[in-house]
Amino acid sequence: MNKINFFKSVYHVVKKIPYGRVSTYGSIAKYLGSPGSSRVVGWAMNASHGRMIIPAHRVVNRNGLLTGKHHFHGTNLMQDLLISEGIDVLNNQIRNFDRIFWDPSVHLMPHKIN
DNA sequence: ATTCTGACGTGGG
DNA sequence: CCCCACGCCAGAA
Repeated sequence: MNKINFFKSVYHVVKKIPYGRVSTYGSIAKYLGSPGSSRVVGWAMNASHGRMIIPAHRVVNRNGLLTGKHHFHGTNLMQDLLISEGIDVLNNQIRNFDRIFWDPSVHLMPHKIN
């Protein structure tokens, strides 16, 4: 996959994260065939700010920690969005993370990247 | 063109 | 267990 498609592919995957579930930077990067590009996934979220319809709040780090909350408008906007979807969040940490974790490599077919 | 900096994750020491 | 280095890609200076 070339670089132009990477951001696009990230958005493609993030848009498929179901309501009430969350995924991680690393699992998305891995799914896209670039296991080391987790940072770039975060960068893509940052770039999606505002104009795009991307559920960026459903992407957290591999420990279920809301590392990206600082990039949302309200101090607790990211957390509030997650809570409004029925997710338990305490102190920027998602509880029962393994239960609501949504892995694209498992729930999405690995073909057709774009 | 070059350098630096991230919403990360892994591996080595 | 803690700390450090590095890969990854885009965008700003």
